[in-house]
Amino acid sequence: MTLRTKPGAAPLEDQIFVSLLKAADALASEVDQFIKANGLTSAQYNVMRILRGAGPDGLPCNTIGERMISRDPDMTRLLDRMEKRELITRERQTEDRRVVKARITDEGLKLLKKMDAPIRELHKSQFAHMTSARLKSLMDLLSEVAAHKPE
Amino acid sequence: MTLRTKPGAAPLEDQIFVSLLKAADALASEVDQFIKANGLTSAQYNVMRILRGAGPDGLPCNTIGERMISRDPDMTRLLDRMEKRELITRERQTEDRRVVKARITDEGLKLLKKMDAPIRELHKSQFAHMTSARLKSLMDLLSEVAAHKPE
DNA sequence: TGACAATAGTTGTTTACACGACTATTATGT
DNA sequence: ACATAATAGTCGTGTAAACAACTATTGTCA
Repeated sequence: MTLRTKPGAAPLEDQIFVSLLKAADALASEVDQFIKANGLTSAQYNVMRILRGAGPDGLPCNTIGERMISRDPDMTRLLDRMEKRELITRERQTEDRRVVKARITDEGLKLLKKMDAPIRELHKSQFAHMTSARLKSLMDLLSEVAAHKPE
Repeated sequence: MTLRTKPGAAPLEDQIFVSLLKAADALASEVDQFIKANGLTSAQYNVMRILRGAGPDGLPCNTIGERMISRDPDMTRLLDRMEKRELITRERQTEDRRVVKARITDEGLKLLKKMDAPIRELHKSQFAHMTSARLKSLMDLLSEVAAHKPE
């Protein structure tokens, strides 16, 4: 009887799955703390960064969803809350009246800008114990993981 | 003026952060689908695996929390729902009457066992496009990431 | 040994998530 | 041109998440 792995030892794929999720959760939790301290949820912060990246033209709701880290199944009310706080504006298009485009407000931009440096510093500190070569390697492997498409 | 990175290009740490979270989300979503099809949430599934690993002695609630992939801030009601469905039992200890130990039931074990093989196959398929050497490398780097402790 | 701190869980309450059904508008195919 | 499908977003509803305040029990040390 030949075994590739010790009986009882989890297969490498399982270990990676768990480690990846735990690492993501640990890193995200730290950032969340900071984001929450600024009165945002991570989903809201994510949307604002996407809208800033999109520029003054704004983006349709579903495109925002596609670009988010973890897709929100209820974009409408996520944007509702952000609009109420004047972080974004929404406007139904005239060319295609099905589409509603969202844009970030000046107030939203200001809040984002305030958070930029601390977030960058936090990310740097999270990986400060790793060499640059190891980080490049990790980035490379994560891209390879992402190449897997479900279905 | 010397720049380490192109202006406008996100620092490597930021890219890794986003890639790690996106990868984790994509992988977890696939598994979640299967877990939900079996009537569980991923938190419930996670708790059940932890309790199976703990054996017949069970575990105190807070220890379960520590071992979870993403710590649930409301263990009591998570376990409430699982107890109601007879996936686990709970019993207050007599030595230390503050402690409530949870154990997995036979029904819970049966459900877990039914899911074992499909989950393992799913994980294998998620990483099937990567060589074993690359996977080892990834596991190694993820352990290194986890070495960072906040605060 | 008695006050105070620490630990383990529970509960109240507000808010957000998640699933699906629904409306409106535009594209398609015969 | 018209029925049908596809797309974009909204809304109703039950459930769960999140945060804090609370009870009960045990540990600490002055």
